[in-house]
Amino acid sequence: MSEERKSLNFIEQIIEEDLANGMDKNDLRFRFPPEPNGYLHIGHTKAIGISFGLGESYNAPVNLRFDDTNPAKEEQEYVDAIKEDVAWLGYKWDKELYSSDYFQQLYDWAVYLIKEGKAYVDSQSSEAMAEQKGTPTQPGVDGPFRNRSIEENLDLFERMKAGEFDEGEHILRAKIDMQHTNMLMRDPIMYRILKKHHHRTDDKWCIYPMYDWTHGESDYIEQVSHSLCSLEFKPHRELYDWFLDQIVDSSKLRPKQREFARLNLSYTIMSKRKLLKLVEDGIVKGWDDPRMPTISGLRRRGYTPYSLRKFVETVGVAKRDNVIDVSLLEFCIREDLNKTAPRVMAVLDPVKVVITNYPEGKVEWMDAENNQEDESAGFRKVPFSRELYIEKEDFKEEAGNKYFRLKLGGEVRLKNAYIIKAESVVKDAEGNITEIHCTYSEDTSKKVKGTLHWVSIAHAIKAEVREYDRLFLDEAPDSYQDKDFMEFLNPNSLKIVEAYVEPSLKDAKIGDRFQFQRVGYFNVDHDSSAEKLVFNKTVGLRDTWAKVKPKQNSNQNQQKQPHQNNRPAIEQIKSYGKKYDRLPEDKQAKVKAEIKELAKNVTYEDVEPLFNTALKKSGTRIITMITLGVLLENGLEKNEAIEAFIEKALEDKNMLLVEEAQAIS
RNA sequence: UGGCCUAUGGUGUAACUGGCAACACGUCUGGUUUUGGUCCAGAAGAGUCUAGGUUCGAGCCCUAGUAGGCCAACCA
Repeated sequence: MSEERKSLNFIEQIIEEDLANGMDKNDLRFRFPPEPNGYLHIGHTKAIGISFGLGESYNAPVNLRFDDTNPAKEEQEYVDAIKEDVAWLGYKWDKELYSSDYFQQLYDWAVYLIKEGKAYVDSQSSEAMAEQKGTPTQPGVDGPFRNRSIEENLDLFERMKAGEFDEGEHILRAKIDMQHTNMLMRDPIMYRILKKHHHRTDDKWCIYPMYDWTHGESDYIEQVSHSLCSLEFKPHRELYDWFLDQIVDSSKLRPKQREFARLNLSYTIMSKRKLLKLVEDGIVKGWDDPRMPTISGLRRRGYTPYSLRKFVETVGVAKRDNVIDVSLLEFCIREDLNKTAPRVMAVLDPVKVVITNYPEGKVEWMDAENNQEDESAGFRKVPFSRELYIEKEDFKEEAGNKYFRLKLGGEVRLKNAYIIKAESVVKDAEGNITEIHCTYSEDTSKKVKGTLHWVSIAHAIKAEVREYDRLFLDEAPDSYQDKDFMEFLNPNSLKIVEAYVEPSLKDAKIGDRFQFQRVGYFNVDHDSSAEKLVFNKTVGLRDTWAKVKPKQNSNQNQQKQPHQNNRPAIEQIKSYGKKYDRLPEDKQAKVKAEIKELAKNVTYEDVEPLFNTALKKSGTRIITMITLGVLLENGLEKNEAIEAFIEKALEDKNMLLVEEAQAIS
């Protein structure tokens, strides 16, 4: 076996380093810590893939820990849904745990912190506290309760726990530093009073720990070695470490928090709050609506666990903000389904074909291959008769020779059956084609360019097909500060059609996946019943023909407008420096004109530093020269530095540079 | 007038830790094909945000700048 050295992502590198530095491989342990306040989405799939993936590759346990410290938002329904989704993805957790399991321990530690003078009870309004906290650019100030005595703090905290106070009357804060540059270190809240029913601890507690106080300590209790989360928790790391410092026993493993960039998908949103709004406003039919980027939505849509795992594996792990193109997700599901989905024929937008030389009443049962990618898939029988449906868009009365579907006088192969020739059409009063009259030939060995799918009208089953389009028309609907994501909703994200499918589909069961040949991949929705088949379109087949024909739907590929260029003029000019002298002449002229335009917004102070650009960087020197020329034209006086810069340029080997220098000398 | 993080083809990630940029998606050619799918062969596309420095040598290191992101919930 040749060992392909697979490159490690930065988290794997950290782990390898830890191992190299003496960490025992048996001490590796991870966790996935969802809050049960919503459904998991494809973004979570990345987080799941990272932690559980690490668990698989290092053979280390991974806990599923519900971070349930806020009874106001959390529900058992979400716990169940999350467990189902993680299991469906194919991951096995070591222990199912809850932060609420640790409430007592957390409380005891909090008392300890108070005794150590590291925590205190504050009794102000949240507004007053917010004011004292300062802003990212201004330090905070100490509040009036910061130096309460330990005895008083102990007494108050115990009475908070006993339920003697109302919500908002008191809170427990860590005593760190109100002037700290990291706002999270400005005496963060550890406990608040919440007289709410908790889905697991019922009414036992009326004080609940905050995320920061809970998370690291829970990791420590579970002896998680690497606590991996998304980038927005980076500033929390300092506090995570501070809380651990207060209580760790140095003989035990100390967890490490590390952060990666979360996944963003184009044309969708990933915020649980916003997804909840879509559900609540009835924009979609629930968390598992097939248009939703939730795991349950994708599952219902027909995505496979394998395709999702492959997807998050392919996008990689790094620390910069990213937007993954949906086309990659689609590639992953097509790749999987191509190998596994049985092929069938279904007509979504029918037009009738009559084969005039085929005997009325005759039926032939043709052999049809179930999956040409899978030899073991075998064959099935498909009925053929005189009257068929084909897709409307597979016929044109007249068409050029790039169109190799059916046209009058033209021949085409019917998949698994005969070759037919279109002879004439029948139209209704409005001029719509109602029937295409064809003749067939039993010689199937002929070479014809096109092959069409079809169904026999007498045998076809009616089925409801739900076709989905992206939920939003903008590539990044929640990236605008001045516009609400709801403005970008795609009004046509769902299209329901009545289709005709081949009779073998009669017994298709909920969840079954098929390729409707030449159309796409579909699965049986759970709304389906014995009386009425319902299919979801998972994804269409790659369609190179669609690219050839003129685009009629312009909003499909609307130009993404660059998010406005905020770069200063001099920076834009500089960015041309490296390539300027490599540009073809016509391009060069264009760029030069642009530089001259930009140069109007440039000051002498901007260009001066460029005068000592290295001699070999002639491109940068040229663009500097052009810019300088504009400045001089607008009244700038030549000084010694300018003279020297021009003089040196005049002696250069680069003729372009010499020319520009001559122009202004 | 803050702190932290990030910057490599259109997109996402690599580059054996300093040796002239690779892979996947997408795009475009051509071939095969009873799916305009799959598969096969090939191509275009970045000189790594800018400048300076260290070095024989920098996408990787140092300095300064620029741009973007995160941080002011009794949310997680």
